[in-house]
Amino acid sequence: MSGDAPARPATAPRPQPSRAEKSAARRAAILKAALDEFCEKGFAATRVEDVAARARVAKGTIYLNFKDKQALFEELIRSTLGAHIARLEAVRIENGQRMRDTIEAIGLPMIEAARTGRLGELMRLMIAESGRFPHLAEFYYHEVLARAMSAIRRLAREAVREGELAGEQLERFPQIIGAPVVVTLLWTTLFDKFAPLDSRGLLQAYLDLVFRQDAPKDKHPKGTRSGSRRIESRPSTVRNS
Amino acid sequence: MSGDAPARPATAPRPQPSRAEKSAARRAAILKAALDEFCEKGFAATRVEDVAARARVAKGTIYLNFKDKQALFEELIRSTLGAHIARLEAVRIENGQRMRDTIEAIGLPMIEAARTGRLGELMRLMIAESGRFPHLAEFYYHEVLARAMSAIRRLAREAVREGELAGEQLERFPQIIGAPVVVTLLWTTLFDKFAPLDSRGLLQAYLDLVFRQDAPKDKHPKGTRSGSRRIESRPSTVRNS
Amino acid sequence: MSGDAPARPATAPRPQPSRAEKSAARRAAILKAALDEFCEKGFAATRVEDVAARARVAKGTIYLNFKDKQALFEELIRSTLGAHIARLEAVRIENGQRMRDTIEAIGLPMIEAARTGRLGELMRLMIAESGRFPHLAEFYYHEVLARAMSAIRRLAREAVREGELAGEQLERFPQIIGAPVVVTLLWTTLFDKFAPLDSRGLLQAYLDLVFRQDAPKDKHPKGTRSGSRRIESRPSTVRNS
Amino acid sequence: MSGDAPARPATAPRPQPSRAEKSAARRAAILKAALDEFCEKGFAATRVEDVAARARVAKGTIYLNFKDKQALFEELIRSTLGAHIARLEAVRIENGQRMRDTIEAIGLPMIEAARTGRLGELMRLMIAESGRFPHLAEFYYHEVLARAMSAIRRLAREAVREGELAGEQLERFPQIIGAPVVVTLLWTTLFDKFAPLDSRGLLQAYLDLVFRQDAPKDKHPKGTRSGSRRIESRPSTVRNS
DNA sequence: TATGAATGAGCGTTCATTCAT
DNA sequence: TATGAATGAACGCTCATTCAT
Repeated sequence: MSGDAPARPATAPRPQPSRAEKSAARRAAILKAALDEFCEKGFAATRVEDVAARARVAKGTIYLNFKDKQALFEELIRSTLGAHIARLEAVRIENGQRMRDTIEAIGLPMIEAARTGRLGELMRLMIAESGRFPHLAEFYYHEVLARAMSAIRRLAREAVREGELAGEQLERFPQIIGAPVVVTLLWTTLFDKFAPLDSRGLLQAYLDLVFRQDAPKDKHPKGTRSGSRRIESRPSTVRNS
Repeated sequence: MSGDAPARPATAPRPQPSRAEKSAARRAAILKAALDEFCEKGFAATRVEDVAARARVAKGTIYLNFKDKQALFEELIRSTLGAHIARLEAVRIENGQRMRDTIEAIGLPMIEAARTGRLGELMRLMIAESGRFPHLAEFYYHEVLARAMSAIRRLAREAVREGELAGEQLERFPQIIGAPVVVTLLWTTLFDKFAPLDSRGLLQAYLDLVFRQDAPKDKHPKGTRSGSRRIESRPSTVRNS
Repeated sequence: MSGDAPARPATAPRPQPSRAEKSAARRAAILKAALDEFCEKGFAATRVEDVAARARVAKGTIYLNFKDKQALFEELIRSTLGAHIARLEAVRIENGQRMRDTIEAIGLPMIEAARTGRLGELMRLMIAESGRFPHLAEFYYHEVLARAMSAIRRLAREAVREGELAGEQLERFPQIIGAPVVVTLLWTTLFDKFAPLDSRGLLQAYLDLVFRQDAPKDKHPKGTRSGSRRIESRPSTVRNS
Repeated sequence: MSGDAPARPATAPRPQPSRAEKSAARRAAILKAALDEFCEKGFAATRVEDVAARARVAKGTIYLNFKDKQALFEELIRSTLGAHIARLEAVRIENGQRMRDTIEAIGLPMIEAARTGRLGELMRLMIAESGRFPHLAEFYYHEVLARAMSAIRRLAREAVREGELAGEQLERFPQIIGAPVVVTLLWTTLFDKFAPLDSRGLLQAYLDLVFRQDAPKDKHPKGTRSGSRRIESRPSTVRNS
């Protein structure tokens, strides 16, 4: 509102955060705290007061940034999903790259995000609360799923033409590609404490099954491709900025 | 309500349900109502009063049968899962039946149960609330998943030996078998209104991919196996009592 | 709900109030408490919890009887006004009774009600809150004022014909009749502690002024009618059942 | 808003308001905004933030001028009443002027002020909030009512002596003189939308009734005095500076 | 045993007031 | 001096649970 900061020497390492910066930091802290709380307890069982305490702000401060608890929740989902979408969209597919590698390049970071971040719990949250927030499901469908499905369809068509795939199953049911990631995410979140899962291994194994060459064309001689290979070892064909 | 008790012929075999029977019926009605309500709204957002109304009993009656709301919820999950487990355990595998057919014989009814019954929503409920009820997740893991996983492992080992499967992926990651059902259940519940999914078709396509014969050994001549084939047409090899 | 009480000996002096009776008593207690609290503090400054405490019930009990604070307030106004309207409507005007006596017969009890009851404060409440509850003002206008105005008009027309009144002022502005009562009610409520007002005296004096006979017909020889005469001394011409 | 300060001739006297002037203007703006807001919503329902917005100042600025919301309210009443009192006291009564004309000369502007200004709403405010601010009622009584009552008494005594009034009613109950104005003000504020009231007509009719000559002494020949005569047409006998 | 009126702890939200800028 | 973001006490309302009938 009071506009751009008045002539500040560019060299000085900003001794104090400006008011706007502190406000933005507060907002971010609230969203972060809300993510934690909502993930742990779900929408209804989360107390706004707890979010505030976790964000180290007063209860009222939340209402300066969000209309109400529901708006906080939806904004949270939107911004967090937005970050993931941005990451996905930054994945660049090299010309001639095999579909398997593309899927791997997308799936492995997601699996990683489930362990290190909150992707798995975010998914749980969507599943849990979409009944009460139907337009979140709609938002998710249009912003994420529909796009992902059509991208997979395109890849699958190409893969069939190139001989990487034999049948049209993936073109008809692109959901099949998402299945192992979904299952991995959920397992990680819900059952890892009882039976830890080698998520990357699962994804590799799955891809080995699905992209098994029907008629080996020997472009890439690799016989029995093991699930233990790491994507990090082949970063050249995929760029995730 | 329990009203009139007219002249009852002593000979007639139980013209009225006994007190114990009526009590059991009430309890069942409460559980049924609770299933509906919890599935629709989740644990926190479900009001005990609504469960009571749906079960056509007074609010207090619920507390005669269950210690509190949480006990009702857990008992509900336990009993409903129990029913599903019982159904699964009744599936008998014929000697020499192919793994693919067995999986189909289990998966298709589950898909069906998601459409006609509450299986999909029960799954959503588990996913949604397991954060708040960790020992439900534990119960589910031990009673359902662990058993299912080891059964799948056994089947997979056999299938490898029989030549139906080429690699050990399914033995190492039996979760892969569950993935299409999970994805189907979730999609049906969350996104069917935006993009209806042919669940059976998806399952068939998925199995076609995973169980595709690498080098057709022609043990079972079956040409192009289409996803539209119905399991009902081959009930002889599987019995679900 | 559980219907009529089962055969109770008519002679027994009802040892215990029935559930319905207790419920009705509670509701009445809440309305009474609400009247007191709202009169003392106005709508906004009244705490539901204080109403509950004053009525000796729990906070939640209020919401069993009234949808929310506003409904309680409106119901309160309605029922209290209703009682006053009923009292007014029970005033019977004898044939041939003079207008002055009729007005006196209506005004004096209202003045009395302001001292012993809550009529003055109710009026204050209406004035104070009708901005926020416009349909209360509408209700009051239609249920009370419009009827009163037309009744006064009728009386005034008659009084002119009978020679009790000389001009048509009261027919054109029946509000003039209400003025002294309104002023008395307000003064009593607001300023009596600084300068006590002889309300009855004021009404009498006012009527002496307005109904002064222009051309004395000597029906009732009363020269200078003093304001100190009490209505109680002439109850025969007016019946207030 | 007070924006641009273009080339201004140095000779112009007071090119910019001094700091003290700006401060006083701010204070006045706040009081004006507070009057509007409090009149519209009452004390409790008025938000300090709304007052600030209406006065075009920041919320904090209000607290630089007034200790708290209550101080703002009381100061508002005091200053607004003060203005009205000053106006009333400026009314000069000509020697020999009839009481009726004096009352008219005071009453008509008040009625006017209710329509064009905030007098009616101010009155409603006093009535509404005097319960919570008892010393406002006291202030009002001492500063306004007591003085007005004694002035009326004096006029009435004189009028009796002069033969304009026959009885002592107005001397004993000067409130009777205020009644039509009070009733008019309230009716205008509360019920005008249902039944518009000719306030001036009412006042004239009222005075016609009260000051009707019992035995026309023909000092001032005025035949049928109509309520439609305007005070503006006889400004000579009254001066309201 | 079944009922549902009554309870009161608990939560979402508002808003008067403060204070760092 | 003026600002408005931040605070946190306060209040309306809900609903799980109890208990008199």
